[in-house]
Amino acid sequence: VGYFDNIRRTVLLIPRGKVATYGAVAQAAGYPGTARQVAWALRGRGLEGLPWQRVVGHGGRISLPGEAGLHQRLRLEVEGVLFAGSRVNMKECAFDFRAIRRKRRSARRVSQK
DNA sequence: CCCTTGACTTAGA
DNA sequence: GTCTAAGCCAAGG
Repeated sequence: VGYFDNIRRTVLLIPRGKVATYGAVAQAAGYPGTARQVAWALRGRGLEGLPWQRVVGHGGRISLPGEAGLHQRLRLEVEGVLFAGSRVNMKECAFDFRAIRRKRRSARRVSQK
Protein backbone atom coordinates (compact mmCIF):
# COMPACT_ATOMS: atom_id res chain seq x y z
CA VAL A 1 0.00 0.00 0.00
CA GLY A 2 1.58 3.20 -1.12
CA TYR A 3 0.99 6.87 -0.80
CA PHE A 4 -1.32 7.00 -3.80
CA ASP A 5 -3.60 4.28 -2.43
CA ASN A 6 -4.01 5.99 0.91
CA ILE A 7 -4.88 9.28 -0.74
CA ARG A 8 -7.30 7.47 -3.00
CA ARG A 9 -9.06 5.80 -0.09
CA THR A 10 -9.36 9.11 1.74
CA VAL A 11 -10.91 10.86 -1.25
CA LEU A 12 -13.46 8.07 -1.46
CA LEU A 13 -14.63 8.94 2.05
CA ILE A 14 -15.93 12.34 0.99
CA PRO A 15 -19.70 12.03 0.68
CA ARG A 16 -21.78 13.38 -2.16
CA GLY A 17 -22.55 17.06 -1.74
CA LYS A 18 -19.42 17.71 0.31
CA VAL A 19 -15.87 18.76 -0.52
CA ALA A 20 -12.48 18.69 1.19
CA THR A 21 -9.31 20.67 0.64
CA TYR A 22 -6.05 19.12 -0.55
CA GLY A 23 -4.54 19.80 2.84
CA ALA A 24 -7.45 18.20 4.68
CA VAL A 25 -7.25 15.10 2.51
CA ALA A 26 -3.51 14.85 3.09
CA GLN A 27 -3.91 15.10 6.83
CA ALA A 28 -6.81 12.64 6.97
CA ALA A 29 -4.78 10.19 4.91
CA GLY A 30 -1.97 10.36 7.44
CA TYR A 31 0.38 12.58 5.48
CA PRO A 32 -0.02 16.07 6.94
CA GLY A 33 1.65 18.78 4.92
CA THR A 34 1.54 16.97 1.62
CA ALA A 35 -1.24 18.90 -0.07
CA ARG A 36 0.72 19.23 -3.30
CA GLN A 37 1.19 15.51 -3.46
CA VAL A 38 -2.57 15.04 -3.17
CA ALA A 39 -2.90 17.17 -6.28
CA TRP A 40 -0.19 15.10 -7.90
CA ALA A 41 -2.07 11.90 -7.03
CA LEU A 42 -5.30 13.19 -8.54
CA ARG A 43 -3.53 14.26 -11.69
CA GLY A 44 -2.14 10.83 -12.29
CA ARG A 45 -3.82 7.72 -13.49
CA GLY A 46 -6.56 5.70 -11.86
CA LEU A 47 -9.10 8.46 -11.48
CA GLU A 48 -11.90 6.16 -12.55
CA GLY A 49 -14.39 5.74 -9.76
CA LEU A 50 -12.70 8.47 -7.77
CA PRO A 51 -14.79 11.52 -6.81
CA TRP A 52 -11.86 13.78 -7.65
CA GLN A 53 -14.16 16.74 -8.13
CA ARG A 54 -14.76 16.84 -4.38
CA VAL A 55 -11.19 17.94 -3.68
CA VAL A 56 -10.72 21.69 -3.87
CA GLY A 57 -8.18 24.27 -2.88
CA HIS A 58 -7.99 26.17 0.37
CA GLY A 59 -11.08 28.28 1.03
CA GLY A 60 -13.13 26.37 -1.51
CA ARG A 61 -11.23 27.57 -4.56
CA ILE A 62 -11.25 25.48 -7.68
CA SER A 63 -7.61 24.75 -8.46
CA LEU A 64 -8.06 22.90 -11.71
CA PRO A 65 -7.07 25.32 -14.46
CA GLY A 66 -8.87 26.01 -17.68
CA GLU A 67 -11.92 24.22 -18.94
CA ALA A 68 -11.41 21.29 -16.59
CA GLY A 69 -12.12 23.68 -13.73
CA LEU A 70 -15.50 24.58 -15.16
CA HIS A 71 -16.19 20.91 -15.62
CA GLN A 72 -15.37 20.28 -11.97
CA ARG A 73 -17.68 23.05 -10.85
CA LEU A 74 -20.54 21.62 -12.88
CA ARG A 75 -20.01 18.17 -11.45
CA LEU A 76 -20.10 19.61 -7.93
CA GLU A 77 -23.21 21.68 -8.55
CA VAL A 78 -24.96 18.58 -9.85
CA GLU A 79 -24.14 16.90 -6.54
CA GLY A 80 -25.73 19.79 -4.69
CA VAL A 81 -22.57 21.61 -3.61
CA LEU A 82 -23.29 25.29 -3.07
CA PHE A 83 -21.12 28.02 -4.53
CA ALA A 84 -20.58 31.53 -3.24
CA GLY A 85 -19.13 33.42 -6.16
CA SER A 86 -16.23 31.45 -7.60
CA ARG A 87 -15.75 29.38 -4.46
CA VAL A 88 -17.49 26.53 -2.75
CA ASN A 89 -19.55 27.50 0.27
CA MET A 90 -17.19 25.78 2.69
CA LYS A 91 -19.27 26.67 5.69
CA GLU A 92 -21.96 24.38 4.40
CA CYS A 93 -20.15 21.92 2.19
CA ALA A 94 -16.73 21.33 3.76
CA PHE A 95 -16.47 17.71 4.86
CA ASP A 96 -15.15 17.17 8.35
CA PHE A 97 -13.10 13.96 8.39
CA ARG A 98 -13.55 13.77 12.14
CA ALA A 99 -17.15 12.82 11.39
CA ILE A 100 -15.82 9.55 9.97
CA ARG A 101 -14.24 8.57 13.28
CA ARG A 102 -17.46 9.33 15.10
CA LYS A 103 -19.40 7.28 12.59
CA ARG A 104 -17.05 4.33 12.98
CA ARG A 105 -17.37 4.47 16.75
CA SER A 106 -21.15 4.54 16.75
CA ALA A 107 -21.23 1.77 14.15
CA ARG A 108 -19.10 -0.40 16.42
CA ARG A 109 -21.34 0.39 19.36
CA VAL A 110 -24.33 -0.81 17.38
CA SER A 111 -22.69 -4.04 16.23
CA GLN A 112 -21.45 -4.83 19.72
CA LYS A 113 -24.85 -4.76 21.31
C1' DC B 1 22.41 11.93 -5.78
C1' DC B 2 20.74 16.62 -7.60
C1' DC B 3 17.20 19.08 -10.18
C1' DT B 4 12.60 19.99 -11.73
C1' DT B 5 7.62 19.68 -11.47
C1' DG B 6 3.18 20.74 -9.64
C1' DA B 7 -5.18 20.46 -9.43
C1' DC B 8 -0.94 23.41 -2.67
C1' DT B 9 -0.65 26.78 1.39
C1' DT B 10 0.75 30.54 4.05
C1' DA B 11 2.38 35.10 4.81
C1' DG B 12 3.30 39.69 3.17
C1' DA B 13 2.95 43.68 0.35
C1' DG C 1 -9.55 41.78 -3.86
C1' DT C 2 -4.70 40.91 -6.38
C1' DC C 3 0.29 39.36 -6.78
C1' DT C 4 4.90 37.35 -5.19
C1' DA C 5 7.96 34.59 -2.47
C1' DA C 6 8.89 30.93 0.18
C1' DG C 7 7.93 26.44 2.25
C1' DC C 8 6.33 22.14 1.33
C1' DC C 9 7.21 16.93 -0.44
C1' DA C 10 6.46 12.52 -3.56
C1' DA C 11 7.92 11.35 -8.33
C1' DG C 12 10.48 11.29 -12.39
C1' DG C 13 14.50 12.52 -15.22
